[in-house]
Amino acid sequence: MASKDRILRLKEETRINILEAALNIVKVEGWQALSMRKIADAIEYTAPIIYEYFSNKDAILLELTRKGFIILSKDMRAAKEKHRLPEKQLEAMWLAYWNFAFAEKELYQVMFGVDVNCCLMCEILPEAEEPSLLVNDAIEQLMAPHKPSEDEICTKYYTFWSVVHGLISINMVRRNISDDITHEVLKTAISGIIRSIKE
Amino acid sequence: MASKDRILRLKEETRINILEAALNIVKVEGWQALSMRKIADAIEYTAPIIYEYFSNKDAILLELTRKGFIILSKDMRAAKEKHRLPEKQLEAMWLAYWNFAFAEKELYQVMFGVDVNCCLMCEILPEAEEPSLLVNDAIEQLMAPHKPSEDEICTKYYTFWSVVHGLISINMVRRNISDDITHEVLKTAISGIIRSIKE
DNA sequence: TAAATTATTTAACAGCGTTAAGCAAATGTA
DNA sequence: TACATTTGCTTAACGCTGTTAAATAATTTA
Repeated sequence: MASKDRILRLKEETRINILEAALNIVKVEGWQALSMRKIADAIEYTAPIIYEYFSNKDAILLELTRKGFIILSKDMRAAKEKHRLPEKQLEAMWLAYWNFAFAEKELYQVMFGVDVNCCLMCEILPEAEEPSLLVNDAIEQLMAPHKPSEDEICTKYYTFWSVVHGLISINMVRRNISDDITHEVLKTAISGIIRSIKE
Repeated sequence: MASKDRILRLKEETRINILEAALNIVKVEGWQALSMRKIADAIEYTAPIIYEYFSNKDAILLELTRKGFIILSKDMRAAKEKHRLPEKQLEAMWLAYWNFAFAEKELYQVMFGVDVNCCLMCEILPEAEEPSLLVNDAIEQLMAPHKPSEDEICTKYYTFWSVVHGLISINMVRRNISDDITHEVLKTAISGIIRSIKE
């Protein structure tokens, strides 16, 4: 019977609908607002139906994560193929990575556990400023011979912060990287930035 | 009446107890497991009492965030004061930052929105490997003259990833940084790493 | 001692993820 | 065609969440 096929196709379709609905809710209302009942509403079913397609909510997130990696891979592959020199390839690939993160912000968030707890941080927290002040002061001293602008100092500060924070959060989410390697990365990255400031 | 003072002191004490209980739960069971009722249990009250001290759950997280920044600031200040040369100060401060992140892992997580969605990622996701393969291939080519070891390539890869991911997540959590600066940081950081690989 | 205030709890609401039971429509079998 | 079985889907429920309002217990004030 060909109806078997048609039914299978319909099933596959609602599976896709579930994923699309989920991503859509997240795009409009954020990850916090995603619920099984809302997904069900969007696909015009009731919540328990979803469990016929995904064993639980995490399985939906995992599937979206997979979807994200597929897109990211494609983008980076395309970027790579546009160049022959490895240095150009690297630059193009990381730019593609960057662009993906903001073009598919929600996917990137679930892929790498970046949680935008904005409402929390937007409150006034004067204490949050001191670390940056401390560092900026040292950077300013270091760059003094170059007579740096405010922007240049700021730039160096974010470079430092990105390296360190990036390394930390990668370490926290992916526990399988050896401590030796991460520590070496940290040290060489920091001294690298310092060197780049001095010259 | 001195009893006024005593009561005020007691009130301050339970306020602290709430924060300590919250942090304790998080340390033992993770952020996901933190609930008002659990905090109440720990301080031997019922949940609504907490609302006399904090307007809602987010306010508790905000207070822990503040606490985190105070500790971080103290650590970085101490690190800075141990050196006179700004380059040494910078290195010491960022190491202090790094140490804080892992010594007070839970505080760091709430401060910077790093969510350890471990159970999700631990699943098998073969698609998650391709981006790293693409990049590693280019790094290997670039380093070919140096005859690099597997570890050296890996190290360079994590350096790239940290810079880019760090910059992205900082941008997502703190929306107030100008695009010009972040983009410049990205470009200079990438070319800096590429340069460091080549030499 | 009685009234007023304060401290604390119980009960409830609306929402969450998830599961089990029930119903209704479609399908297979005689 | 009539009955039995399977399928698709919903309703109801459990235990949890943050949060608020009402009720009660304890304490202070008059």
